[in-house]
Amino acid sequence: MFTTGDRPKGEHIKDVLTTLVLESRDGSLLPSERALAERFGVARMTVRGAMEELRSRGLVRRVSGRGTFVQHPTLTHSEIFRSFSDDMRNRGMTPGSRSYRARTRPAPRDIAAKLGIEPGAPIHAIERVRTADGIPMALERTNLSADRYPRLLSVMGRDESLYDVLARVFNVRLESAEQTVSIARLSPAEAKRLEVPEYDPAFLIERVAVDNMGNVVEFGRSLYRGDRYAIQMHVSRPSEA
Amino acid sequence: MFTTGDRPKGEHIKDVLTTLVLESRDGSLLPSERALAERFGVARMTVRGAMEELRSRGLVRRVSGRGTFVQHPTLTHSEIFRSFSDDMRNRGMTPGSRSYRARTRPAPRDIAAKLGIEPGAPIHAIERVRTADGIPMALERTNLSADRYPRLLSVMGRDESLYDVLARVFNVRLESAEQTVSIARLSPAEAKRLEVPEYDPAFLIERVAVDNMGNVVEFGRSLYRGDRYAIQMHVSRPSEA
DNA sequence: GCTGCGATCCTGTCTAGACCGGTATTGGTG
DNA sequence: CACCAATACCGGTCTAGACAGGATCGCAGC
Repeated sequence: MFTTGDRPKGEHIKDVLTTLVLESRDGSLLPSERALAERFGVARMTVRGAMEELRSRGLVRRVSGRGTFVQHPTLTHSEIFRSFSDDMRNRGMTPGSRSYRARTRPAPRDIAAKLGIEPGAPIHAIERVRTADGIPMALERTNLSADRYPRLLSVMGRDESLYDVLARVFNVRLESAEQTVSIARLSPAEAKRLEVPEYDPAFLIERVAVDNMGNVVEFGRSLYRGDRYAIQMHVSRPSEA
Repeated sequence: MFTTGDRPKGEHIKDVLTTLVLESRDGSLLPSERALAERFGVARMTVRGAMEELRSRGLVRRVSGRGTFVQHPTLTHSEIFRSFSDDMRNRGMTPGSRSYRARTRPAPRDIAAKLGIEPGAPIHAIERVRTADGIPMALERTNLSADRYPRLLSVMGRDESLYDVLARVFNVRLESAEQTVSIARLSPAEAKRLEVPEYDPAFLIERVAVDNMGNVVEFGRSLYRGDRYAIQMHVSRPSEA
């Protein structure tokens, strides 16, 4: 038996099952709840909790009377929420950055409103051209409160994932995000940095990310090349009500 | 005490709590699990199940040691999954249809593959220009197996919601969908029907909808005007792993 | 007035059972 | 051999407890 650490048993089981599911063929049958409970030496309800989590993530399909089946999503669950790096790696491309520009400055009115801080309060503004396999994919612009995350700019490397730094240094756990996706035409300056013709269409993605305490962590406004990027999403259980 | 019917208690509690949450102010504190369990006369685990469901839907935020708080989403959960009609009404516009065109024909190879049927098997192909407040918003194209949904075209009115008809007549309950959103430029014919300049950018939304038995119900390929439409989404709990 | 500690309430996690209604298999009967 | 009924197994739901650990607040002691 390998280490369980002192993490909750359910978490451990969830990890093991997730690995199992990802390594199984699509549509294959998982062991029954009772069998898993016995094998892990836990109550059936504990296994159920882990299973329900997998179901809500769309990894498995449960059929009463028959069993639980592996359900490989063709597209992954709300991929766009992840960090750019994870997103690209997941698509089989190598992520990178170029033309990094970061500074701390007073918040304009609109950004202050989104972040829930006073206009004029200091914010970190980070701007990067993100690349996939060396070719520009997105122009990423993000803003965070400098009071809440002091010295962020000095601890974050230019190729590093913002979310990784927030988690590691500031112990911030993102809980949810509100995103609006619209189509914008690239200004000459933007088009040049993304290496596409002027006024080409692009995805304009505005995002407000919130941590588990309900604080607004980040307000970002990114442009993704329309010719290279597609948003993929998996949606489950529409409108129960 | 009002009717509980013979539905599962958890379901009933979920409904009551959902109503309560929607009627509460954002950020307000819900009764504790123990209090609710006592009030409903059920075990605490039953209340927990309902609460977890609300949490996974992003309706509440749970803080260990403090309680459960109402969390009103600014934007609704994966709005785009809904029917066009519901989506537009939710945005405060009046939905409509024009230039309805529906026929039954043999499935081309690509559509047959998406629907999981044999190439050449009969499919219903429905094409509508959808309007919001009388102005074209989207060119909706959808395909369904005609063997699985016989006489669909004769029972569906031209302004009716496809999902409503599927639910009412064929008892189909949609469970999930895979969507891909990319940017396309409108062909002269498409642009004309949407009343925008030729080669204007639009959202190309490809969707495969699946029912609770795992059957593919619908494969759609719709174009939404880039100048009038924005996709709004709420994403919860990113990458636990 | 302020500090610190304990009581209390909260969610998080877990247990070891129970019964229900579907689903599939199998063995016996006609 | 065909069919049907018994049976074993599945997930769905639920119970009535338990303990841990975070958050909060009041009160005793300084």
